[in-house]
This record gives sequence, structure tokens and C-alpha cells, in this order.
Amino acid sequence: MISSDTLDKLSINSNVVLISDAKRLVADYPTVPITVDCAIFGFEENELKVLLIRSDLKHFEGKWSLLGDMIKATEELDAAAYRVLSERTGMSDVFLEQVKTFGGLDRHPGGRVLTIAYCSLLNIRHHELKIYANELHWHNVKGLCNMAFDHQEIVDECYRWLQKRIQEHPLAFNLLPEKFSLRQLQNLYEAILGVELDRRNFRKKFFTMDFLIDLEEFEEDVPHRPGKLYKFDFEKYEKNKRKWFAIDF
Amino acid sequence: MISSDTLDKLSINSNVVLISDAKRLVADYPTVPITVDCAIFGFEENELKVLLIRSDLKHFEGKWSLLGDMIKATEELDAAAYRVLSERTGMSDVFLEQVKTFGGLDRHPGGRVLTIAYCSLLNIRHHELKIYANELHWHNVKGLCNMAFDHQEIVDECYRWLQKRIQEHPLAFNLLPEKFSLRQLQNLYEAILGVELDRRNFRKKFFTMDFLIDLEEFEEDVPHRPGKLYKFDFEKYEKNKRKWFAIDF
DNA sequence: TTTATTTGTGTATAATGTACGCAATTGAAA
DNA sequence: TTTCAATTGCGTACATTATACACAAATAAA
Repeated sequence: MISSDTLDKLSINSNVVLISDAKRLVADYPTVPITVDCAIFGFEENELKVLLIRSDLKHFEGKWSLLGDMIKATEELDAAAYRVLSERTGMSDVFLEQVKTFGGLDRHPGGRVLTIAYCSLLNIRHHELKIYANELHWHNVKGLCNMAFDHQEIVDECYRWLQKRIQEHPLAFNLLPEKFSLRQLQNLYEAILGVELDRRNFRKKFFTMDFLIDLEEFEEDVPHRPGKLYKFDFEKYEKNKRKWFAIDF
Repeated sequence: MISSDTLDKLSINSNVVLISDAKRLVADYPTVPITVDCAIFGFEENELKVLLIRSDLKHFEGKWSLLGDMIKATEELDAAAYRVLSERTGMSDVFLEQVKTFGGLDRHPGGRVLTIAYCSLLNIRHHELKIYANELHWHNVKGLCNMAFDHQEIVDECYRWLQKRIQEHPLAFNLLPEKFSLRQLQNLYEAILGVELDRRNFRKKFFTMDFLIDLEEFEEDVPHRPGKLYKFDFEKYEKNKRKWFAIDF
């Protein structure tokens, strides 16, 4: 049976029933609050870190949470994630990409809340954290525990996503200071992938890729022979992007 | 200023303000109708196809749309996508995976509607389409036009996702009949990747992967030397999954 | 029987990945 | 000063994989 109310929304056109009032159609749909959660990764002391706060929900008292917020009524998804990121880190011009949407019925104690997970990579030293409330700080990605909501699952998913992604595109440079040594670069790859790599082959691979710029400068204050410093040639990379497929370790 | 209404939701605990009433917190969030849209891919006559219907919105009269529906209030995201798929194709046990969420403010004429895009792969011959209403049928992925909503963008995204994905995992077998020749398999890869592959090297690659089962049967009714038929060894693949990284063409 | 077409199986070569050797440079210890 | 430990920078030998291409065998149609 089609109710008269439903009929109001319909018009008949060449034997097909067309809905003329899209607003009234949509008005019948159930609605859900939507949020973004950002897995913000950084790299320090040869460890991959993720930025967390204490949950401000009594229900998750003492547990750790990703940075997130509701999406405003007239806000684009990416913009909401970027807002969360910049409000807390003060950073702009940062790598940020959508990873996956989580909509489990019981993931939020306040009722069904959908969240769109984003992954962000940034250089810890480049940014003074803003709003230190709720014990905002960096946690080792390995050995996380005591997470609020389904945030353990979200971090795991973002971390796996990152592991794949850095083998397709040289995103890892977003995590390093502008000037870095090959050793730092290798430590980063080893930390993210969780494997040991041969130093000499690693070096060869990155030199043949040919977007490291030799700065003719050297490390300082290291208790051994200092390594050369390089920077990443973003321009050259952008031009040759298409050719890329895998970094492959 | 904190309103007295807000204070009701708060409790103070070790200098941190905790929100005790999660439901009331969430009640303040804007809410949005959420839908799923399925890019359902099939393979026929050496062409990659996608299943579309005519949009039933007057606003998009004559335009083509992915299969989609609202997500019910107590329905998991994957379940909603699976429901859309099985209602229309009658298929169960089908490959289905979340790809990306689209939430552009103006993507739906009825107001903001979030959609979670899913990608599905199935064998066209295995399934009688159900509900032929709205001119449900298979379209060539190449040369799509006249799409409703942002569905062109969604199909493009799902197609790129598929191109990457079949090089990491042998998903393509979901698109083939149970028994297939190496030529069919190669045609499929060529259709999806949009490249020509060397027949002999292609064969070598798949034999060294070692999960094709030789059925000792042959093609029939072909106007040339018939090729051997194979089936995919899902069991063996599942066991060796971890070792995988890329198929690489 | 011949021809066109396609399958099935190779091989030769180039490119890439992997394992590892060794001199050079630095800070710190002897 | 000399020696040592640690690390960088550069190389080479070998194994593995990718790529290009040749040719016989099987089938339908002429």
C-alpha cells in the first residue's frame, strides 16, 4: 500500500514513478550524528607515535581517545577533520586523508554515532600542541591499550593503511624534519613497517628514486661519523608521480 | 559561559571535567541521513560492467544511479550494503567492501545526505537480477555518462580502488565463472587495468602463484584450439594470504 | 589438404632485489 | 698521540624476477 502522504512526493512520467519532492523523501530517513576522528601520527626517538587525549566522557573515564569532533551542519567532511587537526596542533598544510567510516551500533555510549576516520602525518617538532587539556600527548603506536570507543580498532586500521600507503608513495617525509639523514629515513621506515632493512640497499633504493636533494651539510652532535643531510624534492616527486607504483621492501 | 543546561551533563573528577550524560551530549550534535551506494561490478564479453538503475528522483530524471538505500536506524553499515546488493541481485556470499564516504553538502537535492560507497564484484551469469524496475541493467564502465548525484565520482573512485586492489589480491576471480580459461582471466585483467599484457608472461605469473587448479577439461564451441579450464583454489589462497603483497603487472 | 587462429611451452636477456665486504670519518677511551 | 668502537659511504657478486620474443601443436573453416 502506498500512503497518500507518499503519493504527494510522486509524479508519473512515462510509466515510471518519479519522486518530485526529494526533501520530503529524505525527511523520512533516519538520521545519525556524524563525527570525524583523526589518527595523527608523528615520529620521535625512532618510534612511531599517535596523538591522544583522555576521553572526556565519564563512561570512558581514564581511557584514551583519538582527537575528534562532530561535523557541523554545513561543514565538508575533510574540512571537519582539518579543523580538529589544526585546533589541536596549530598546524596547517598537513597531510590528511580519509581512511574508513565506522558505524557500529554500540560504538558510542550516547547512541549511534557515525565516525569517519582520517589519517594525518606530521612532524612533531614543527608544532607546538595547542590546548593541552585532557593530557594531550604523543603515545607509542606499539603497545597502545586502554582505548575509549572503538578507537583501538580505528588506530589499527589507520596504522595498517599507513604501512601500505608509504610503500606506494613517499608520504613518510611528512613525518621527518626538513633536513634529515638517510639513517633517520631508514629508522622511520623500519619503525612503521616493523622490519629491519639493509642499510646499503636502503640507500641504493632511495638514490635511484632520485628525489633526495643533497644539502652538502652534515649531522652535528652525533658520537660517530656524521651523515649527510638531505631534503625531499617535492616538486620532482609531483612531476613523476604517475610513474610510481610501489616502493617495495 | 557554560549554560546550566551544559552543567547538568558534567561532573568534576580529579580536576578534569567529565561528561556523565553521553546521550545529552550527542543530542546536541547535528544529524544527517546516511545511505549506502554500491558499485557492483561484473564482467561480460570482455568488458567490465557496473550495475545501474534510472534515478527515481524527478530532479535527476533520465540519469543513471548506483544501487543504494538509506541505512536503517539499527542496521550495521556492511549489512545495509549487503541488503541493497541481495535485494537487487538475489546474490549472497558475494565480495563486498567499503571504499569511501562522500558527504558533500550539495550532493543530494533533498538536503545533506551522507553516503558510504561500497564496491562489490560478482559473476553476472550466476545471478538473475531481481526487480528489473527502473531499467536495472549492466553498463560498460568505460564511457559512462549522465549520472545522477555524485555517482560518476563514486564509480570513478571505486574503479580506481578496484584497479589497485586486484594487484594486491586475486579478487578478480569473483568476476569469473567457476571454470575459466587463462584467456578469460587475462581478458579480465586487461579490461580492468586497461593495458595489454603478454599472454605468455601472464600465464607464467599465474602458474608460479600456484593457486589455479587444472580441471583437465577444455573450452567448447570456440573456433580455434580450445584452452584448458581452471578453477581458483580459494583454500590454498586463504592459507597463503599473508605472504602476498603484489601481483604487479 | 591448406590456412587462419589460438593454445601451450619454451629461452635469452635485461632489470631488479639481496647479501655482504671494506675503506673513510668521527668521538671517546687508552 | 694512538687505538678502538661505531657509523657512514661506496662498492661488487649473486639470485631472483620481469620482459621480449620464437615455435610447435591443436582446432575450425576454407
